[in-house]
Amino acid sequence: MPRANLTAEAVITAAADLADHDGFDALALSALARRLGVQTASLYSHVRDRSALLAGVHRLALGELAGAIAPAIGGRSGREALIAFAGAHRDYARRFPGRWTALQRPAAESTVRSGEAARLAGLTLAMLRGYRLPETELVHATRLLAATVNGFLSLEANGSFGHREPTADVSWLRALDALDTVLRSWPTEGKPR
Amino acid sequence: MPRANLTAEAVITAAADLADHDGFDALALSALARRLGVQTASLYSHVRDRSALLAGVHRLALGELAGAIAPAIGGRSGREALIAFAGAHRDYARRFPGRWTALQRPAAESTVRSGEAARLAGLTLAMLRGYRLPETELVHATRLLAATVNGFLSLEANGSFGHREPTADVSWLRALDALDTVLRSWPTEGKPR
DNA sequence: CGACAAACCTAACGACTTTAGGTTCAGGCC
DNA sequence: GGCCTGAACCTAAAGTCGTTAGGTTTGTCG
Repeated sequence: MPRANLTAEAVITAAADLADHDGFDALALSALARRLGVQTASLYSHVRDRSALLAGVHRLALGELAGAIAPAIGGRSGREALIAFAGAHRDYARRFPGRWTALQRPAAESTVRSGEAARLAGLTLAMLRGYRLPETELVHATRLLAATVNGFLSLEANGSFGHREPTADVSWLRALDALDTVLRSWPTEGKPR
Repeated sequence: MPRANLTAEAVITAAADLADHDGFDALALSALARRLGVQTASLYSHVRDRSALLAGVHRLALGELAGAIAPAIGGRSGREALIAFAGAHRDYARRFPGRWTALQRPAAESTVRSGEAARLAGLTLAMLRGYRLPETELVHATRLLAATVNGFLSLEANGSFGHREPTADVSWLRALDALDTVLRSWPTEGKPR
């Protein structure tokens, strides 16, 4: 077996692929080493420890997700942008379930301050701008949006919606309609009666 | 050391307490056995294996959550019931973070068909009835509700909202307002323009 | 050519899950 | 009381993981 000639990036990408293929819980250093044709201990040359590997996957996914969102919402605004934004999330969660699960875990401090995180936050704000919310309400709208999209996709990913009729697809459309409605008529002051 | 005289229920409850106290990831059979003053292998008399233990905690939490929701929404309807329903979720997630995390994992087949799951589903439907949605829309509303509440609490639990100003409390109120608005004006047919 | 750093290895430890088989204890029955 | 039976608990052992320590190979650059 020739040298694998790994780098930190290659290890993290392979870890993400493994998580997608065998499930996030199967993301073990030993399994990863096997797949890379290398001894487990050798991975420590590229990654500090297991938690750093998970953080790496988290950050990788963050960047990839931002990379998928950007072209999707480009040139659109309002409802169309919202649908594209959420759709990019859903596509990503389906195509990369392991990476998606990694995203659901608490982010490391370094990840929070990473460029990838900033980019995703920027894209979210860019999308929300179309709704012309008051500046002070942007945070709340962002949180509601994140909660709804992530919540829906997490429930869908772990089978909470079963495979019952009607399809989750219809519920997804309803959820996006609801978000659009809420964002368009966001309370501007005090509590509307 | 006298006999512990454990039962399956006692083991599962202790596991839930351990998860709340030390974090869900620290929920190991060995740690549980230590806490119970028993050898690890002895736990296998009460629990099939680790995954069954997690399933047990999941189901326990499901029942407890339903038990907290029922009195909260009793006698209320509409917006008030919604706030009580969601509030019970939030209280539970904060008081029992380990149990809450267990709830976020895929449910075992047996859990899906359990009475606890049915009870929680029933309470959710009971709460939603106050909004008098068309029968065929109930599923979609349930899913949106679950997505938003679970999504918000998961993000809050893993620190995604940071400890930044403004407080998540305000965002929580906004989210509930949004849900109430959406449920009150749920599209009854076709897509409203 | 020779040094140096990065990539990789073997060996070992401790923690964990799980199985197999043996021991203790309490309650019911003759 | 003596005994049987099942539940509760134990020891022992195998196998997987994560992690550290220290040694070996390999490519590159002066």
